[in-house]
Amino acid sequence: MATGKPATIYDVAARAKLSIATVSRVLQGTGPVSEKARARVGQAAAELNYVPLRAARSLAVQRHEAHGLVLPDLSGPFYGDLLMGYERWAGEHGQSVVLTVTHGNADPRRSVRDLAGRVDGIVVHGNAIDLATIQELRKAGVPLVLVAHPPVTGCDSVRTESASSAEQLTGRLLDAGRSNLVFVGDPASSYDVSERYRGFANAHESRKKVAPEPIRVELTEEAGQGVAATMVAQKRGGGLERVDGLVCANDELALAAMSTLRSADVGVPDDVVVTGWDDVMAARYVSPGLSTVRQPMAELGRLAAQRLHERVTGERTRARNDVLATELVLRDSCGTSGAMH
Amino acid sequence: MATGKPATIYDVAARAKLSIATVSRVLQGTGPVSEKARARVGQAAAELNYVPLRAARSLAVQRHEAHGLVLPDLSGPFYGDLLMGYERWAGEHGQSVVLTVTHGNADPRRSVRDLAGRVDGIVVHGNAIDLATIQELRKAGVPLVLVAHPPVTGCDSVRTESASSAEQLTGRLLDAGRSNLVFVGDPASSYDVSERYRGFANAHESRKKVAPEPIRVELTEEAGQGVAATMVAQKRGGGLERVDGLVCANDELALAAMSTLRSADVGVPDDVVVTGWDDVMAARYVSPGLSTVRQPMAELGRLAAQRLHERVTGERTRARNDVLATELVLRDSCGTSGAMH
DNA sequence: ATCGAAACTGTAAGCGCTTCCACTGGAGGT
DNA sequence: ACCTCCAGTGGAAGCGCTTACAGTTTCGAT
Repeated sequence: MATGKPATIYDVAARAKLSIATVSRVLQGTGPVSEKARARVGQAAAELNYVPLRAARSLAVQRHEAHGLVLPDLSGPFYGDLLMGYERWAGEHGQSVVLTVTHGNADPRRSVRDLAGRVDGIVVHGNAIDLATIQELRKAGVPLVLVAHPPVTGCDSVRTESASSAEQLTGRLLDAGRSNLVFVGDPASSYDVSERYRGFANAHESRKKVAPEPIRVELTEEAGQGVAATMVAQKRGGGLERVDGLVCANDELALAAMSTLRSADVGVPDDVVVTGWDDVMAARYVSPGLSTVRQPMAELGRLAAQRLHERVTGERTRARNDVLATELVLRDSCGTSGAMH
Repeated sequence: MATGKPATIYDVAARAKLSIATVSRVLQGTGPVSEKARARVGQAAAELNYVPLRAARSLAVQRHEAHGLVLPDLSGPFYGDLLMGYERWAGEHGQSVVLTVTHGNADPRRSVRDLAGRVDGIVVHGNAIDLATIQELRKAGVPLVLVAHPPVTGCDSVRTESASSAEQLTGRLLDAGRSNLVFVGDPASSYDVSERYRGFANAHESRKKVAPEPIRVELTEEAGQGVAATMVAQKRGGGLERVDGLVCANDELALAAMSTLRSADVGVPDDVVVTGWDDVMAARYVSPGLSTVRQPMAELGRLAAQRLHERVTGERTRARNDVLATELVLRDSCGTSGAMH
């Protein structure tokens, strides 16, 4: 039981009185092997507590059987679900998942290159690294799948639908009589957010209205609180800001804004309607319930894994760009919940 | 630019008109190398878009420079934060993170063994795999760090303090006059939960009271809703159940219970106080705010990574068992928020 | 019995990298 | 001028595994 050096395939072979070739065949289930050999190897491996060294196998088979996943961040339930969907699919298909988080990473470029050396392909979330790095990986011949990123020639991409849900949501508010909506969140912060703003703008245009400029803030609770506080101050000051609705780029913004408004006695949804994006848990526990848009994150992860695998195995060579449908979740914060349509 | 086979160190050496030994030295920054060589290698590598194959390096240096992380699940913000703290530390110390999720995994044992073949050591969350598998890994000589798991001989462990915070929280409720508290959540579901119940029980004992049996349910929103619904029904039926407080094993349970109670016109905190655990985002947006206990998850992850690394490098051989302090977060749902003490 | 094929097993050549060792040539000391 | 020393470099031996290829049995068919 004393553990010196970990056992190698040679140790197993010696103990089973067979060649390493046969041991390998037994362990991988390849090639013809007698029952006797199978049994002997099994026992020897168990006795020695043998764990094959993957690096050696990777080197020999020229394959890592691993995927790289590059995410910007992991806060919120959000990326967790994505990751879970991913890991699940990968696990079921014998692929390990090597994770790299770029937010707060001193040298994301280096990290990602390093990652490229230990996996067969990489899935990159759009917010995680810049286009230059992506191109560099492409040139190095790394199979690549982009998540929530505008399509790049030669790369697959998967994302959730944004513009049309945003348009739908915004249209609904406009049609319910809200005429001074504003979009909260910086469209430049990510492709998804820019799409959401685009939908917001489209809804206005198709109704012959001019969409106001977005309020360019980060997608954080602090920002949401700040925006709401400013609104309150302007109202108090008798300013002419007659904003009657906040279409927020995510739930954090929306929740913080809503909470700030209400504690300043601004009625939600009566005075101001508020909507978010993501449908985090809090969205259904606050009152009024937060109207939001649900994205199939786990499914997105699953699909990304699958697309990458197809690329890695060469099963498919033409690039694909998938878009998953989202779901409007209407609750009381938008004032029209079940009411219309 | 046409990408045939990816470039190897031989290609770089040929292009730089140097030996692979020198190329390796340049790339790793080891050994003496002339400026000229350094420059030539740099250029050749860039031109060829060379990415070193980590498997080959791992094989040669007998080190993967990677950590395995085994988690039961990834739902909730919870494990996300843990993972983030972990990845952060690991990244800063040049270690990759290979993730394995066991919940819903067909053969966790196999997955974990496989994982063991590609990393230098593994961090396991207590709820992820059974003790037998852990022991097996130990025998195979894999450095191991346990998270939220009772100490195991020869393994390091890190966890957050549970019993005494639970005792404190419970004591507070008891001292505020609540006399029929119940603990919601199955202590058998994890070490942490068993500790929380232990604290709950201790608080009773030190006040010469008998702690009631816990309500053994899963730690889910559905269960929380179920428990609350049962309470409501019993009250309506005139049953003698005079429960005046729910000490829930996590926030999901607590939030669901609280929401269900209130929609049945049971006052929280007036009729029943409710507390949770984890301090999820929703806890501070619901009203009344949910009293809960905050755990330093990112810090826990960071520490786990560090402990594992110490083990892997041999920098430390004695096992350590760390316990991180938690923080009571008192909000209105427990009725005594800022009031006393 | 004899032969051929099928079933099994072993030998050995890599996979791409690190690193020990030996070697070279030029700088510095005598 | 000689020797020493060392910065700089290359040769070559692995690291542990897979797999083509060749060798050895074992059998059923002739």
